[in-house]
Amino acid sequence: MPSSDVQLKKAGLKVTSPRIKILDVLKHPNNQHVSAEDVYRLLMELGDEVGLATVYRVLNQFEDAGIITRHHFEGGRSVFELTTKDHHDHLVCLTCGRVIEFEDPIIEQQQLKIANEHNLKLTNHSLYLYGECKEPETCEYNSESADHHRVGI
Amino acid sequence: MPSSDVQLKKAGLKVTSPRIKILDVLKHPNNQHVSAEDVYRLLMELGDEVGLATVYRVLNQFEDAGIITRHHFEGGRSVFELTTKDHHDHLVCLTCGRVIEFEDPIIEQQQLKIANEHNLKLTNHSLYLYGECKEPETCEYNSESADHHRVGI
DNA sequence: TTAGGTGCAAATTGTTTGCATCGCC
DNA sequence: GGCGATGCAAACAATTTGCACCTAA
Repeated sequence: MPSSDVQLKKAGLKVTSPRIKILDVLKHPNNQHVSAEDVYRLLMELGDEVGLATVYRVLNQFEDAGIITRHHFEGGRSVFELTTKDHHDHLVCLTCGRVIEFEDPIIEQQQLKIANEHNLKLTNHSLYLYGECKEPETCEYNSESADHHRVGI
Repeated sequence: MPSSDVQLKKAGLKVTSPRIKILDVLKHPNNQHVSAEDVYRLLMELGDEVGLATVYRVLNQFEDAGIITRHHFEGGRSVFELTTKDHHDHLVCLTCGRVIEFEDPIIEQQQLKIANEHNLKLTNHSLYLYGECKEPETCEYNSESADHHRVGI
């Protein structure tokens, strides 16, 4: 992963303290699917004073630059994650809020086929699977660390 | 399709004038993917005075009763359609806003398989494909009737 | 008659914007 | 020094809610 400085410059964005802080928050493994409010809250907890408006602005800029990807899970607000090389979709546990990423070539292939059949060029897509843990023991609901992965639903 | 009266009673909802009007709007073939504001606007155009708050309330009740299904296309607001017996997904043309419904058993099957592999019971899912018309001629962008199918994106 | 439904206006929530100030290059 | 970035507060858009009034059962 390139340093945040380099990444920002490459995106044509001036290297500023709020941008570095926000990017570093997004890079933390515990913060893979966070909303703008989440980012703001996490910064506050770190003692970093960044305006909420700046968080929204920077997230939009990062999205435009392709650094992060926006998702619309159920529940209205936008959720962001670092853009990965390979496309993946999401499985969300409605019990514990855990988000699992997966890739499925067969589904991807069918999507292209369907778009083709309707004479459309596929530009992007969103696939979210919502489920419940079959075995409560394996559910992160009671886990300490679960909070950090949770999506507000 | 049962009469709106019967449908409402079956859902445990008192049969009132706003509810009948809203349900009838939703049943019109031109209004398959409409937002709350769309429903409100369509009612105004028909000369039926129904409060916007009531439209939102009734749409939520219909969703709870399973009469309609809510979708979150890109762009924030919720879009509703009558619940159909068979599940289907959506292909949205970003050029003309047209919404195409499709069913794909292979994709459905893969989804179950994936949820299973992660030990989750699949409760529901959402799949939206976004594309652009390959041939402008077949695109409804310039079509008169297109308005009625359009989704605000 | 009465529990539930409606309309209006005000409150919420998530997000964007105007503007004066501030900080990289 | 200048132009872009930031913070704050105000503006917005979509949706929900409190409350007095109305209406179907």
